[in-house]
Amino acid sequence: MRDVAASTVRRLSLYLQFLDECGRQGLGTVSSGALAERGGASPAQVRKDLSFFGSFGRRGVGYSVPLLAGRLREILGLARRYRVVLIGAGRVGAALAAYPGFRARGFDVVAIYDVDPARIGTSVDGLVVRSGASLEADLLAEAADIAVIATPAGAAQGVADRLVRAGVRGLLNFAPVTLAVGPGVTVSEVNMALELEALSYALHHAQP
Amino acid sequence: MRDVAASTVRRLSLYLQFLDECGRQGLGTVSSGALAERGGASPAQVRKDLSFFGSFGRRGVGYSVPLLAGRLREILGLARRYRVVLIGAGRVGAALAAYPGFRARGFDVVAIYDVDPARIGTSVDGLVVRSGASLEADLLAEAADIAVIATPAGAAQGVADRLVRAGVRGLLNFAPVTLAVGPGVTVSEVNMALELEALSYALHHAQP
DNA sequence: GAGTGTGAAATTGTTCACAGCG
DNA sequence: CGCTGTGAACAATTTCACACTC
Repeated sequence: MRDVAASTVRRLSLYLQFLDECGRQGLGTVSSGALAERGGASPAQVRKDLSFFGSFGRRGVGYSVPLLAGRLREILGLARRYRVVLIGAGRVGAALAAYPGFRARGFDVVAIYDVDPARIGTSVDGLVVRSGASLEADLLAEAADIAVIATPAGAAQGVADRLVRAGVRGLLNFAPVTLAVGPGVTVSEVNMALELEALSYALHHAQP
Repeated sequence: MRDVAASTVRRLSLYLQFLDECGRQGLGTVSSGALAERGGASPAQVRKDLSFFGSFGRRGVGYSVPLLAGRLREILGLARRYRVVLIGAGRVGAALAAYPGFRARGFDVVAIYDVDPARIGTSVDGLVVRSGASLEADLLAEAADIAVIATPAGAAQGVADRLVRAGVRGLLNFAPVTLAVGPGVTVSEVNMALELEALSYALHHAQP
C-alpha cells in the first residue's frame, strides 16, 4: 500500500471520532458533507481520503456508520490493543497515568518509570513507579509497543535512544524538544509551547 | 504582511526553543544548518522561513543567537504577556493549572472555572475554582486573551461559543472534539487520541 | 435526484541552485 | 571561502468538475 500523508491519517481519526458519535445517536448513514464539517475538510477531500483505501459508500446514500467506523478502525490499526510504558512520574507523567482515555482507546499502560529515588516505589494510579535503570531488562522480558516520554527536556533524547534500542517503535513525546530517531520509528510530538506560540502568533498578527 | 503557513509558525517556535538552548550554552551565532537539524527542516527551509520576515543573518557567519531569538519573540508575539482562563477543573484542568510552562512563557492563568458544585470554591494551584455561570460577567469586567478548554467533549463546543461571544480570540482545546469557530478566532487543538492513532497507524502499516 | 468515486487542474509548500555579501 | 538570501524547479496536497450508480 502506498504511503498516506500524515494529514490524511489525522483526518481519518477525526472521521472516526465523529462516526462514533453518530453511532451513539443511532444514525445509520452519513454523507461526505457531514463528515467534512467535523473533520475540518471539504466533502471532496473526505471522499478522496476514503477512496484511497477502497469504496465504502453507496452512491446517492452515503456511508454506513458502523461499516465505515469498523473499516477505519482496521485501517488505523485499532483492531488490537497496545502495550504502553510511561517514562517520567512527575506532574505530566502522573496526569497521563490517570488519564482514562488511554485504556478506552486500546492503549494499556503497563509500567511507569522515573529516576528520582523519592518517586521510585511509590504508587501512581495503581502502578508502582519503577527505576529507570531497569527499563532495558523489563522491555526484554516483556516488550512494549509504545513509550510515552514525560521527562524533562534534557533527558528526553537519551531516553528515546534507549527505548528505540530496546525495540520500542512508537514514541509519544511530551518533552519540549523535537526527538531525532532513526527510520522505522514513529514519533508523535505533543508540544504545548508550540500550540501556545501558534496562538500568540495569530493574536499578534490579527487585524485589530 | 502576507499570511504565513501554520507549519512555518511551528518551525519558528522550534527555532526559538533551540536558540534559547544555544543562548544558555553561550553560543554567539548559529548557522541555518544547525537550526535545521533541530527544527526538523532543511537548511534551505530555515533560510526561507526567516527571510520571509527580513534578513537577520550575516553571510559567511550565520545568525546572531540573541538577535534572532529577540526577533523571533517579536514575530511570534511573545514580547507581551497574555491573560489566560482555564475552563474545567477536572484531571486535565488541574494538571494544566499546575503546569509552570504557562507562566514561564508569558501566559498568566488568571482564573479557573467548572460547573461541578463539588469543585466550585475549592483551590487549584492557588486559584479558587469559579462557577461557570459567572464566566461572561467576569470576562466583561476583565477580558482574557486566551481560554484553555479542558471540559468533557460534550461541553466543549458550547463553552467555546460562549467564550467567543465574550470576546476571547484564542482557544487551546484539550477536549477530543474539533471546535468550529467563526473568523477572527484561532484554535489550537491538542487531541491526544489523534496522536495515539497516528502511532497506531504507523505501527500497523510498518513492514514487519 | 442525491451523493459517491476519481482523473485533471489549481494551489500550496519544499527543495534546488546559485548569485552575492561579509 | 562560507553561508545567507531568493527566484525558479519541483513535489505534495487540495479543490474542482463530472461521470456514474443507487
